[in-house]
Amino acid sequence: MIEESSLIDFGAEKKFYAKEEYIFKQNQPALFYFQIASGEVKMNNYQPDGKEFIQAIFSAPRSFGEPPLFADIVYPANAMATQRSYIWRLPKSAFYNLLRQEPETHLKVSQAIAKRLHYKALMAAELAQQSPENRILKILDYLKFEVNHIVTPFGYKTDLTRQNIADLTGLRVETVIRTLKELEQKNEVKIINRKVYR
Amino acid sequence: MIEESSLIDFGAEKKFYAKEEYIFKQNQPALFYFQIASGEVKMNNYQPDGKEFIQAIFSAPRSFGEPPLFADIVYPANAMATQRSYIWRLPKSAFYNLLRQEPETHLKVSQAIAKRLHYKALMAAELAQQSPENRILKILDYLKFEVNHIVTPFGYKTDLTRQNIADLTGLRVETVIRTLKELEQKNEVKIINRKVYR
DNA sequence: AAACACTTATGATTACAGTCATAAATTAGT
DNA sequence: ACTAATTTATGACTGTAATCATAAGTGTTT
Repeated sequence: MIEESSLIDFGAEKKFYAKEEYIFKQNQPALFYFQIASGEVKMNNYQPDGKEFIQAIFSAPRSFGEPPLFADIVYPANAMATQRSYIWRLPKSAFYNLLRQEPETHLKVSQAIAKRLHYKALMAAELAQQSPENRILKILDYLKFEVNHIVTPFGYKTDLTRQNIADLTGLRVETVIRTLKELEQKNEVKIINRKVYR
Repeated sequence: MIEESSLIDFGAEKKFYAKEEYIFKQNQPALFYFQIASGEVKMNNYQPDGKEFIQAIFSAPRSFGEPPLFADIVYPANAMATQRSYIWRLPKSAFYNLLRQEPETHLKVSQAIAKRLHYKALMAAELAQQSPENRILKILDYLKFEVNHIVTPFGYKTDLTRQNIADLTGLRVETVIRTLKELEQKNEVKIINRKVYR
């Protein structure tokens, strides 16, 4: 996450995206550094059968889509605003200038990518194994501890829908609904009028 | 990947690891930057049921295990030498000095992490969906195109065993064996005396 | 207030990867 | 050269998540 003052100094513009509007699409090369000023962004893929896979959901002040700025690769997923959002957009060349002139900022960017990679590695291990219970708990725990920094039991109320959880874990809605009920039986989550607490 | 001259300048040592020797273990904090001089390293997790999941397999001159050097996180997986290997080991503080004094090297490191994240995102989308065929082809194509830069049809002969593929994709050996045969029927791979070509 | 869309829910059935058992072929170790 | 270990292979059976069908509850829009 880069300071707004730096973003402004190097010529970033704050651009508005309507709900459901694409910020970039899979397989495109990167032209900008993006950082959320307000709103929410999801990165996703669509499988051959049309099923959605959500890579991640980001909110302010997080950046996203950096990898193709560094390496000669294309976006591995789409990015779409899930709500009306304002997003800082800094052209690639200006981004490079910024990194060169502000080594500490470069470190922060590296840090952000490192965290993302860490999350992906954790999730990959969970996705590879079969158990729906573990997949779902991993996502909830990640959001609880790593993103929201909550430690009290059942202190985290998720705003993900069952369908969201399904799309994040690669499961089906029905399976998520059923597994959440089993997890409630096992006292791993609480469900209070349809809201999931972890 | 950092130049050996830089590594030496900043006090790295080239350490020997025997086959099967651990370089670091899951949940440990990072103390060193690692870069393979020779040999091969795999990063893996063990599931609750003892099943192995291979996060990645690296060979010279690649670096690995950088994320916890940048962010306040622990290793998400174990790293183990799969063969007798020599590995450059640079203490964290020296690594930071190097990044500060050689911005171009910092960029290269960012690039390496970016590529890894890209691969993880691609694989996550495949792992989340069910089809064994796609999981296997994704791994093979990644190794063919991204790692070995081969473009000719069936020009890539993998040295992964069926078990390796199973551990990389989260499938079972039997499923990999059967799926590979189906893929051969569909002319997606060739199998010439047990070796898989893609 | 009505209409519509979305989310949660449940039951029945199916498909398919996992599991288990066993063995042949190949490679590595002494 | 012989033994042991690993890798590849196949068949039979099982378990479980996906699929399909249907509906109730909740929220949003006009």
